[in-house]
Amino acid sequence: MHAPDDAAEQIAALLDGIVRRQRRASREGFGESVTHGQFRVLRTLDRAEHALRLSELAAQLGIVPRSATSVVDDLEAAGLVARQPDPHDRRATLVDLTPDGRKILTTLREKRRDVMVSQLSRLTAAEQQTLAELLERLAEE
Amino acid sequence: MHAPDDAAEQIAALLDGIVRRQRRASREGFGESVTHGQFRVLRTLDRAEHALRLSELAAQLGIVPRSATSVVDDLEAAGLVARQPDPHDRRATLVDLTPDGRKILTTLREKRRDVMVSQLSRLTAAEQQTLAELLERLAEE
DNA sequence: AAACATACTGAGGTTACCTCACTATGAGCT
DNA sequence: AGCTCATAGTGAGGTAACCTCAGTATGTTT
Repeated sequence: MHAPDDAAEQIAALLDGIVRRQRRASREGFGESVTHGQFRVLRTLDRAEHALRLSELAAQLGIVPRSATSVVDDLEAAGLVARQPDPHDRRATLVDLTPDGRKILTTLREKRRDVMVSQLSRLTAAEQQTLAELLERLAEE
Repeated sequence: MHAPDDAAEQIAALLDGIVRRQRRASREGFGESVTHGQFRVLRTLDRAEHALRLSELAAQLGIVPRSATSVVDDLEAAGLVARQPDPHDRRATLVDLTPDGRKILTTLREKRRDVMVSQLSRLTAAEQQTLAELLERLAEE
């Protein structure tokens, strides 16, 4: 009856299902090394190309600062990121990747890519391109 | 350099971000009434159009039976689903929506649709259609 | 100097899952 | 009928990824 409504419901469910499966596959692929949440932190720090304040990191991840503290705790314990005081503001902490963190991120990206590829191979390169563009528009904030 | 690889990484990240935001919005929209996991159960039972064994329900949700037990416990306590013994197999339990469950599902779908619509409105109807098709192919078992 | 805002973190809670071990029941074999 | 093996659900206990609320340390404004 109402085509747009149905599309919305359907797209929501599809996105949900795809991400669910992808996450599970990633978890198996990542093994013990790093969780999905930790991966997100590594990726964000890498993209930033410089140390981030913990609160800025949290903002980019879309989580509250308190939650970032915990993930950073674990990553720091694993030696994948390092905290250092912000020289301009003694309240703040800067977080950055360590060389080990950078190294593991590369590996994880490859694993994650492998996971995606098996699903994505059902689409042609052109369709993948289209999909990426549409998703980008959706993701725009 | 390797276009398909990049597309895979990018699509993975985009999907992740979109679902993340959508989930959060849903949670706020749903309020206290029903969690996302519970919504998934209601939706699955509705789609099945008849009572499902708990193990069958779990299979359709892509979770282990033990996890389904807990969600069904909560939904049953809320009066949104009902358990009844399977007349053909005394080991099994059949789970079905109650009238209340059906009623709330309609409301939730509307709320969820509202959430999606604000994002989806960035795409034309034709683009939404394309997106739905591509996602369907991705989601195919 | 007081009042207020900001940066992080301790304590404790929730959701959505998981595994492992157990009981009850069914199915197949001899 | 009796044994073995598989299947259906659940109790107990654990994890990841979040959250809120309250507290301390520091910066900013008046």
